[in-house]
Formats: sequence, C-alpha cells, structure tokens
Amino acid sequence: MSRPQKRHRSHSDTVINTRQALLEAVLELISRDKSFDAISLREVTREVGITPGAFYRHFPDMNTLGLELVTTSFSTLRAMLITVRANPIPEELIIRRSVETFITYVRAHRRQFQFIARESFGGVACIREAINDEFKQLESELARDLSRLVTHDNWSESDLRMLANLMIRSMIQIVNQQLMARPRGEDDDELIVLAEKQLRLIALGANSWQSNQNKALSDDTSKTGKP
Amino acid sequence: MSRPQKRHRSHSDTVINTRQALLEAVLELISRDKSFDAISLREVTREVGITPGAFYRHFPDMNTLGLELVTTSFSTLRAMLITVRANPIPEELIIRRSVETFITYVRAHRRQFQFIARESFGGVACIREAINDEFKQLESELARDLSRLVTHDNWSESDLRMLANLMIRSMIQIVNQQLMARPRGEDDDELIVLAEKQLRLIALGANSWQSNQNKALSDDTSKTGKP
DNA sequence: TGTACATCAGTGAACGCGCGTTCACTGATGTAC
DNA sequence: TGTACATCAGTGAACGCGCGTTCACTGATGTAC
Repeated sequence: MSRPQKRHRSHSDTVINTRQALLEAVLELISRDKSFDAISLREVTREVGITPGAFYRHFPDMNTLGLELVTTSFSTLRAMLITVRANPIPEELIIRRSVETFITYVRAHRRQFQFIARESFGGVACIREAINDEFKQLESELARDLSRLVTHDNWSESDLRMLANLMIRSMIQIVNQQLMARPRGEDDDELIVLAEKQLRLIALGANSWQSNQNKALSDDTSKTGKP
Repeated sequence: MSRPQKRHRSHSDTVINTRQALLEAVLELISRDKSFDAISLREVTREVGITPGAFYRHFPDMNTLGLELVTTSFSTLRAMLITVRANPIPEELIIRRSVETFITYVRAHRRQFQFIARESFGGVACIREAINDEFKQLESELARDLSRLVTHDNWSESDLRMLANLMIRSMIQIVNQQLMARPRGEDDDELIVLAEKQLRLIALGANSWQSNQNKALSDDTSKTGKP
C-alpha cells in the first residue's frame, strides 16, 4: 500500500502515459459498475494517482475524454469488421467465422465494448449521440458489404440498412447480456452459441426476404380499412 | 413561479400521492437525460416539492424506489403482451397487429420503456439484475407462446428461448434508438416501419429454422479440423 | 356536537463529505550557448 | 562538458456547492369519548 509515485518524468513520456492512463481509468471504472454519468473527475485522477488539478493538463473536461473513448472504441470495432472482410471465405462459413472473430475481439477489448454498449443508451447526451453516429456509419458499411452477398433486386437500400442494423444491434445486445450477467466471464461459450444462432436465424430470414413484399402487405391492410 | 405548497393533507391521500409523485419524478428526470445512477435524492424531492428528509417517509433509499419502478414498468410490458395474446388473429396479421399494439403501448408509456431500456445496461447492479430477471421471465412466456405457432419438432426449447430473446431485445433496441434520437418523437412512423420489418425478417428466419441444423453444422466444422 | 389525544407526512436546520475548478508553485527535462 | 533558461506535468491548498442522512419539531387529520 505505497503512496502513488510523485516523480516528475520526461515531458513526452508523461503526457502519453498519463493521458492513456486517464482513458484506461474511465474504462476500468465503467467495468466496475459505474455509468459514465456517475464517474467523477476526482475518482479518475485518484485511480491514476495524480491530483485532481492535473487532469486539466490532458482534457478540458470529462465529456471530452468520453468522446475520445468513443472514437478509439469504434476504431476497435471497425478493425474487427475489416478483419472479417479481409479473408474471403466460403459462404456457408461466413457466419461461423464472423462470430469467431467477433468473440475474439470482444474478449480482447471487453471494457471498450462494455463502454459502447452501456453508454449508447447512457445519460450523457453528447456521448450517446457520438456513439449513435458511429453505429450509423458502421451500419452503412455493413449494408454495402451485405449487398454483395444478396440477390440484388430483392433488396432496397433501406432494407439492407435495416438488416445491418438488426445484425449489429443484436450482437451488441448479446455482448451486453453476457458482460452484465457475470463480472468475469468464464462462460463465453454460451455467448458464442447464442450469437451464432441469432445471426444464423437472421441470415435465414434474409434469404427469404423480398423488399417488395412490403408493398404487397400494404395492399393487405386495405382489407382492414373502410369497406 | 410560486413556492411549492406546504399544506399538510390527509394521511392516506398524501401517502399515495407523494409516493407516486416520487416515482414519476424519477421517470421524468430519466427522460430528461439522466441515468438513474446520476439522479440525486435531493433532485427528486425538489422535483416533487418536498424537503429531502420527507423522502424517507416513503422509501428507505433511491435503489428501493428504482426497484419498484422496475416492477411497475414490467407490469406495463406484461400487460401489453397479454393484450397481444388476448385476441387471436389470422397468422399473417400477427406481426402487424403485435407491432401496432407495441407502438401504442410505447407511446402511452414512453418514460417507463425508456427507463427499462436505459437501466437494463445501466450502472446500478441491483436494478440491472432485476430488469434482467424480468426479461428472462418475459422471454420464457413468449417462448411458450411461440411454441404454439411453430412446427414443433424443429424447435428445441433453448432455440425457442433464443428466438424470444431476439424478438424482445430487438424491439427494445428499436424503442431506444427512437427515444434517444429525438427528445419528443413526432416521427414514430419510422419506428413502426423498422420494428415491423425486423420482426418480419426474424419470423421469416424462424420459418426456415431447424433446431437440428446445428448438429449438421457441427459435423461441418470437422471438415476444417485435422485431416 | 365538542374535546382530548394519537398518528404521521412533511419541515428546516444541521452535519460532515466529496465534488469541479482555480491558482501560485515546484522541479525534472530538453535546449541554446 | 558546463551553465542559464524555457517548458510544462504535476502539486497542494483553497473555494463554494450540492449531496445523503439525522433529528427534534409542527400541525392537519382521524378517532374515541
């Protein structure tokens, strides 16, 4: 239980390390059951081992730090999707391989996924909006990818986005369910099975999807309308 | 800008009204972009117009109040599902009608849905767990319902739960996306369209689902294993 | 109908505490000569 | 190699504030006689 070190280190070293340590500290506190909303600046500096005032050498306020966490966490997510796309694989194995990559990334970046998942509905508007924007971009990218895997004339652009939305949000939901359920997940097998089944079911649905069926069903409602 | 009234009212009246007002105040504060984690007892009493100390006449602490909100909010959700089940309808219209009922309920109980959705991944462990338990129960109920709509021998019990999980969580996701996107949603039509499309796609997937295909695919992996 | 009493929701003052932010400062480092 | 100086991450004390919780109290209401 030694006191935190107070040595002064070289400029560049200190800046990089402390800055990083502040970001990490917030992720750590979030993974210890706090929402970003409820994390105090003093808690963060205490975790890092500096005085509260020193915080301002690195960030003007907590929200700015939070927004940077959004950016870096989504870099991770995006890197994952690039990995998935990088090695083209036989169509039957796409889902299995994608889920495997996904799981690997979640395991390696637990706290970042937890941050995104939790704060995407959290109490700080600017962070929530930043996360939402990133998700929308991710969905566009995935929608573009999916358009290559799919019989083209059955799929409108908005339906492809709907499908991408369903896929990404379902995966995030599953991560969250697992991360929330236990503090340190030994039991990630369940996660894999559930993720794979849900993605497979969505893929089956996508196979029988026809964008124009919506028109057909709009006509259908006229039955229930005025005589 | 008159001061809050300080009259003493009849016992029973006051107890019921103030208690209810405290619960409502928390929902109100949550819908004004706060996570439960970050709402203070004093804020709540200020909102209601009583002194902080008076809070303790009704709840021992904020968490107890939060847990009661979980219970009542899920009563609302459950009441909705009962409505959906109550009037049996032709199979082609099940999704449309379910979505319509769903939307009606969301509109009528915005803040409760927002509370559930936000706090289901929020920073207060006991509330998160309570919500998760309620969701699991809801999923069991829905799984039981779904087993009647589905060719039985293709569906294992765990797969039915997986399907129920996907359906319920997708709907919650959509509500959240909409509630988060705008402060007061005029634009609920998007919500209806998206919810309906995603449920329909999931239903299509369910139609072609076979529980035993997982076994088949397990054999499939052996191809990629040792020669 | 009138009086004495119990109940209890709400009051308001007080407490110690952790918060965000400020500011003059320190002292290790890198650079210029 | 040695000296003088600028830089700047981190210090530590101070500030006013809102927090949760406590407690003796008030006064409207319902009840017993």
